Amino acid sequence: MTEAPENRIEDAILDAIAEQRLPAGTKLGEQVLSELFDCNRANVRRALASLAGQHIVELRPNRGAFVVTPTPQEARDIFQARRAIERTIAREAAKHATVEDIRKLREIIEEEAQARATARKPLELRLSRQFHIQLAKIAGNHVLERFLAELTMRSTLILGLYSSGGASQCSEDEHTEIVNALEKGDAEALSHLIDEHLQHLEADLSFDRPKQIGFGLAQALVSPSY
Amino acid sequence: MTEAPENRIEDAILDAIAEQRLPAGTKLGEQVLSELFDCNRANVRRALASLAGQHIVELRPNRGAFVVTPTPQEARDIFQARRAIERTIAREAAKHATVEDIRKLREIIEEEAQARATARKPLELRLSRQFHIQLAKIAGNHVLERFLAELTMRSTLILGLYSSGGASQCSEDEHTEIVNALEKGDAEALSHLIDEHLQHLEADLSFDRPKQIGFGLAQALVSPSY
DNA sequence: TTAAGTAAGATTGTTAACAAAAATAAAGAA
DNA sequence: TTCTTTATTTTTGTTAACAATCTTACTTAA
Repeated sequence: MTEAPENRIEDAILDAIAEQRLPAGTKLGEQVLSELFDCNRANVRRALASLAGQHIVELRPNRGAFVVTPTPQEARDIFQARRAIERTIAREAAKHATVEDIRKLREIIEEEAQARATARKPLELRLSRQFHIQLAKIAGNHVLERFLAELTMRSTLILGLYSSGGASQCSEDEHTEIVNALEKGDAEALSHLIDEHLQHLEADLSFDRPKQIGFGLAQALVSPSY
Repeated sequence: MTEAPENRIEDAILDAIAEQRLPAGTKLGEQVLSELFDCNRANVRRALASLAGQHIVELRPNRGAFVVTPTPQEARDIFQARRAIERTIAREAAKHATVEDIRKLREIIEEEAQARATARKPLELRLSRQFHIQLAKIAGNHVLERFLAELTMRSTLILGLYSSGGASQCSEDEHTEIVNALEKGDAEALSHLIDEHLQHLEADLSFDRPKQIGFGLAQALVSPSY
């Protein structure tokens, strides 16, 4: 069975945001999307309504749908929410992690390192996000996993707007420390490491000058940059 | 300016769920809703898609939209998520609470007591939920507030399905204790009280025999029970 | 040159008709 | 009766045409 068109659209938009092919503020025109995904406007509108319900997309009446552009205040709220959620994810992951889970996390870190070494920033970002999502899957709480999926998606948009670029190597090293703590099963240390990791990510932001603000093309939706 | 029809529909459905007029599993037929809110089906579908994005409604292809029925596992995930989120809300609320905030919370508790005294369970439930939402507003984090709004909504459905009925008086007393700790500005005590309060709520559930499962009428949407 | 106003084009919003699928009711066989 | 099959009805899904709104380009006047 092939996937429903509105889900294909939704997933494609989410994937594109996760890899920074779709920057904050990009207009998501109905006709463009319906042609791109070969379906009618009704399905496009359904996908956009669902994304609006998840605060990934903003619907402006009579104007259309746009990728959200988080404000500095929203960025603070999002990182505070991530710390609340990921501390609990950390403690739960420590309870449930298997050797296979650990192996998979290290694999993601390895790919991250390679992406960074070859200067493939979008891939690196997707993998960094994947690392956090994977921890949530290990924790086994579907609700927290979904919340984190949304928050990391919006974090990617925030990084695109406000990142001052520094924290990349740092982030990777911290991921390694996190897996080590997980392997030891030290829930409290793990929780603390994750919390600090997120504080470091947030500290890397600078709200002086927003960088890329949405340009028009949704072509990025179908052509990955690597 | 009058509100857009899809928002009217969405809010009406959420209100009805918050007061247990719409139980888990209720079918939300498109024609019924479009007649009830005097709008076309397109608006109904948009509202339902948005609610589906918030996991309040489940869309089954070719079947229609239904109020979600949380499983016992989902109930556990939801309460764990609430504890993660509301602990942080508690600490933030302790930082920002004004005397006016305290007054308003006590007002809600008072109304709760009256609703309980006069055996108006749906109103009592709505107010109990309102208490937690109000704390989130005081904390001032819009993201956490929205997550909590969703979680308390689903908690109401869970109580409808699995509540063993006992925790009502207990819950009210704990709300009082919580406001007292907030007034003192004791963030850690407050966080701990909230955590215990949620554990008590969860402990009141019994997963033996689900009670009300969705019957058909969406008439409940427009006629409050008090 | 700049600004305001106007007209043309493009995009979103609304509506209705039709197609497809599922639920229901009815009829027949074991 | 009970189960299956078939026909009917209801509901969801799709499509296209039209209306309303916004955007853009152009013209005109200060």
